[in-house]
Amino acid sequence: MATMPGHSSRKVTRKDVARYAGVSDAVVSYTLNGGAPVAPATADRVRQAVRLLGYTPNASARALKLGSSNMIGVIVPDSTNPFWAELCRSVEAVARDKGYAVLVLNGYDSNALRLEYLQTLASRQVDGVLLTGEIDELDVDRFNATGVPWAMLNQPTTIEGALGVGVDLTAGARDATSHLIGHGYKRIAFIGEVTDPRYAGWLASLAEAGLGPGPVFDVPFTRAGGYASGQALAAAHDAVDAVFVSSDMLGSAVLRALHEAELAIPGDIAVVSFDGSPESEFSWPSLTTVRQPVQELAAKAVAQLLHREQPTEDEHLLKGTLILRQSCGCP
Amino acid sequence: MATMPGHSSRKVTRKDVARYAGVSDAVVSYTLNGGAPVAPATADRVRQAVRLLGYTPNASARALKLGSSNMIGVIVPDSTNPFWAELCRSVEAVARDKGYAVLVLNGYDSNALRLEYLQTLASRQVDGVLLTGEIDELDVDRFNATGVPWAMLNQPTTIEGALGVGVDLTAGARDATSHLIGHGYKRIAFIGEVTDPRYAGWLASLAEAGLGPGPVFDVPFTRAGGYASGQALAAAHDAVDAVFVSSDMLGSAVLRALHEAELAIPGDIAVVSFDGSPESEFSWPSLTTVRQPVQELAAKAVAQLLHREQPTEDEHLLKGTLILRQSCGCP
DNA sequence: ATGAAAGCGCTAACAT
DNA sequence: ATGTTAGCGCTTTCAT
Repeated sequence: MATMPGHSSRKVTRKDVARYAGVSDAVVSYTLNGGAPVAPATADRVRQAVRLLGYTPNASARALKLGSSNMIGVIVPDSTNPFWAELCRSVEAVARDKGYAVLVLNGYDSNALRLEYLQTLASRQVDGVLLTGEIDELDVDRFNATGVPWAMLNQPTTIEGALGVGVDLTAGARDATSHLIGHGYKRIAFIGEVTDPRYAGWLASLAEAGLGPGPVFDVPFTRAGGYASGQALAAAHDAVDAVFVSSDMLGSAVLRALHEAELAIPGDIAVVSFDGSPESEFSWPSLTTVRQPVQELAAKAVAQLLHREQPTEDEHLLKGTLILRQSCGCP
Repeated sequence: MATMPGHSSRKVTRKDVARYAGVSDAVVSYTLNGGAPVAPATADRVRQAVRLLGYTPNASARALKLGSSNMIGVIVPDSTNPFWAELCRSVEAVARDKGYAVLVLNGYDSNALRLEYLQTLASRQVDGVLLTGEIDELDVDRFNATGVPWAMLNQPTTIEGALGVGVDLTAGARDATSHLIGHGYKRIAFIGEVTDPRYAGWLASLAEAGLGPGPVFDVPFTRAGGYASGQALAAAHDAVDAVFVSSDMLGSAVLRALHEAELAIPGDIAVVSFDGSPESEFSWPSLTTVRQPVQELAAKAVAQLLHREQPTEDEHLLKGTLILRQSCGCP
């Protein structure tokens, strides 16, 4: 018989189950959580009652008693960005596997919002919060003041007293740029944020090869930014034969701008980008890109967050892997 | 002074605040939640104490007492899909605005998972769950059995006893296809799932114009599916001058396959797609697409979910809007 | 192996 | 305007 949606007949509590099974409240707990030995026959009766009554434990009560909600929070700049979206989904999967639910909040790169959300999450008794973006010592203190355990999700822990994992963006960018150099390109541009570690990697690779830096297009991580930089790049294409782009999202917009300018890729300008998102595989041409180990990032961050263990040197700095596709000139 | 991350000095409770401010527990509640009049001076003292002690209300306790967690759940097939990602973010924004937090779960189109997650969410005392995908009468009963209020997030409520909003996919597909017909194309293919309402819309538009249906490529909503169908389409391009694609994600992979086959877009094959995602704006060429009113969808779904009000006829079926760009042949 | 009971932090009805 | 208190549903110590 179909009742109205959401019209529960009344909450079934553990006490109802106990009464129905003819045992005390405690035994129900023991049966369900294994806190103490229970006679098989009794346990069966309890489980029977649970099923018949449609009992669902009240997580709020449990959280209140235990001081732990079995939830974690994740604050990302924008869960719509393919990279963050994938990271969030991975965190959700890892967390759910451990019995945790995930609260995702969009922080839009605002420090104030980030702190505000951290408070909210604190009040919701989350067992920890994963944070993204740049932080300084001041932030560390502020975050700690909330009393919630936290860790950085995409940043290695360079700062004293902060946990976190991250991908070695500098090394990734260096590898990608070096690959371009291996193809024989000599005038290699950069697209991305110059404050980002990838900029340093690009620069380092060039220096290693004794090449001077190509033009730099300092743009935010948005599609519009990518498109604009792509247009600028197209305008400057006489002085450029390849480009390192700091993300796939940027990269596909760059591709669009280059096509529009009727430039051949990789013929006129070769491209490598960063992230290894699904989008990069099906762009035209497919993007050679540095794949971030999203799963591993999520798994390690969650583990660190939940177990509060300081990672060893090589545990907190993961490596990206270069995926060779067409945009760089590989066959 | 920087304490260890997550090392709270001990939980400050409402009682601490009360003692510090020299009032009773109740007055703290009154001040914070406005449950009763409080003398201005007293209120100030309380707020002072809250600040000094760094007090954060315990949401678990509140949820237990009130029977409401101020959280909602959202179950989507895949939060990584740009459309769902945007929808989730919108839901998050709308919900947060009303003081609700959002738990996002990936259901991967599995009915079993969906039900399992609904249970989990029920036990977490969420105030409602937004669901996606196809449902039948049986599902309605099963969902209702969980006792959680729920509503469909992207599906109009055709089924008795179910709430929900949705976009008129059929009308959207019809509009898009008709636009193609307006351009003079006569052999228009379909890419997507034939069980999807968009298929009916495509068919209807063709019928209206007295045109026979072009080739149909029945593929799931994945990039790989889009790419494969694009290749098949390219192989059949002599018999086709345009195509309706059921999503942008599919659409950009189709574009890639067509480019690879050295077909001109829209010259050889014109394309319209569906969703209006950011990706569609920066593809090459930019995609003419039916923009789904994501914000509105999220806002209405949340409102319905929280207020349990049956929507009026035109409130539960929203309209998409055709965005004219280059892939259809518009200048 | 099972039961009784305290108490997690909060709200609200009731008393003052 | 403010204080007292019961109880939300659960876990767990301590008895039995």
